[in-house]
Amino acid sequence: MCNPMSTETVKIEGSPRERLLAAANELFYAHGVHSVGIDRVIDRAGVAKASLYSTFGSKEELVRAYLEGRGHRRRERILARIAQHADPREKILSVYGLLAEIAAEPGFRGCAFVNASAEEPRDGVVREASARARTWVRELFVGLARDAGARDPAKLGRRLGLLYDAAIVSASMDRDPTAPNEARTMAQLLLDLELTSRSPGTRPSSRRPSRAAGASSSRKH
Amino acid sequence: MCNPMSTETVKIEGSPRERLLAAANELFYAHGVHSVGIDRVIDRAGVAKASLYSTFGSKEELVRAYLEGRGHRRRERILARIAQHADPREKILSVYGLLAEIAAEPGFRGCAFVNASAEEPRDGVVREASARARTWVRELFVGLARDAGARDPAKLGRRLGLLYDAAIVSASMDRDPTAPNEARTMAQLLLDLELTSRSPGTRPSSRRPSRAAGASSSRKH
DNA sequence: AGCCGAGCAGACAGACCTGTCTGTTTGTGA
DNA sequence: TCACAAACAGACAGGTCTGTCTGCTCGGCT
Repeated sequence: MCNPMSTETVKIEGSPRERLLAAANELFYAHGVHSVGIDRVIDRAGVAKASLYSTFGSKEELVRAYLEGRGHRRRERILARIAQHADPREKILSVYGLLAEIAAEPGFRGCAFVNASAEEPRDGVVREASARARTWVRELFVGLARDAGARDPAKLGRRLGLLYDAAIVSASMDRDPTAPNEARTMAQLLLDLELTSRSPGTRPSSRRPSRAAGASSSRKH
Repeated sequence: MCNPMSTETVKIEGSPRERLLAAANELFYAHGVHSVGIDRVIDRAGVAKASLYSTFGSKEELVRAYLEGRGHRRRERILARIAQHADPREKILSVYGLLAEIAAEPGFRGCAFVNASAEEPRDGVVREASARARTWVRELFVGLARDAGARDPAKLGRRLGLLYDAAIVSASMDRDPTAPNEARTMAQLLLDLELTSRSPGTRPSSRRPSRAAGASSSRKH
């Protein structure tokens, strides 16, 4: 509401640290970690260069903080979404619904971790942060698959993770925000196949599906 | 055979243009387009800087040539693979088999187009080349889906494309060369579901499945 | 023999990068 | 009012980037 200029040049506010993270999040995600120099970040943040280096110590550390912030916010968003559903199956599908919303947002440019990993060396803080973020997603799906009563939660969770990747990459590369919907339909097919134990008698497969499902894996970092 | 030093520092041979493309392919793919400077490319190619600029005119043009070479080689490789099978269904699945082989090769670092797009502005030669390459893959799958007798080839082809992306991204990000195998299994499920017209009486769904299938879409650029 | 173009080698310009350092301003608590 | 710490502003160093330009070498052709 009341956003005259569409190009996001809103004033960034808060402590220098917060402003730096906000500017980094905006610029690094939009243009890539490598293409954005320190000067541009501090200019956007309205912060002195010395403040950046006294706060983070190096650009690499700022990049790590940027990625961790991204991962954190994504986790929160996913958890909030699946919390809206009681059925584990619905929880799973709602994740792809969330992806569809995210892919339709202006400025969507794909997965920050995939993008950052593409321009950074094979090992380093970026790959570390990416590995953590991806492990969380996979374990979330595995936990939900287990809660849903999958016979092989690890396998189903992995496949759901593959569809998660596919949704984001295709939405970004093809500029097609409906890709996550297609992934969602495919996930539905997977669930229909894998959850044959879906009869009147709830068979939670040695694990109760009640209590905030996904919590089994979501309580990690 | 007879490869004493594993680190690929084989002499690059051919014309200056060929050497430049070989060096660019090696370095850009391994470290990212942005991280590799002109000096490193000409050093690896054993070429004078003037030769690069008289041949390609700019780094951007070299990047475009690098990506087009990648796309070309990938197309050839896929076509050669699916040519080994007669059944359209087998042709489709063989693509994921090929991806599994590619993902297991040393130096595999994911999709060159996804990687390059991550570090380049939203529009430009990189996105153009990527769009072309991705369109080709999608249309290949759509054509094969049609040849296989899918009721909705466009939909099935799109889903197979999603699995293609998922396979590469996951293999690269998780350093898991078995991801394409999982994608292949998922493709198999898709085909089983979508190709219900799979009874003794071959029902090619208004299109003959004989003659090099995939040719319908593979004859484009 | 002489010529000429392709390609090599490297200096150079101008811009940008990260990171350091020196001052100056500003806000707050004693 | 004074002191002090946080933050701002910006010069600077040392490096790297792309792209241009000047010589030099060498091989083939007339």
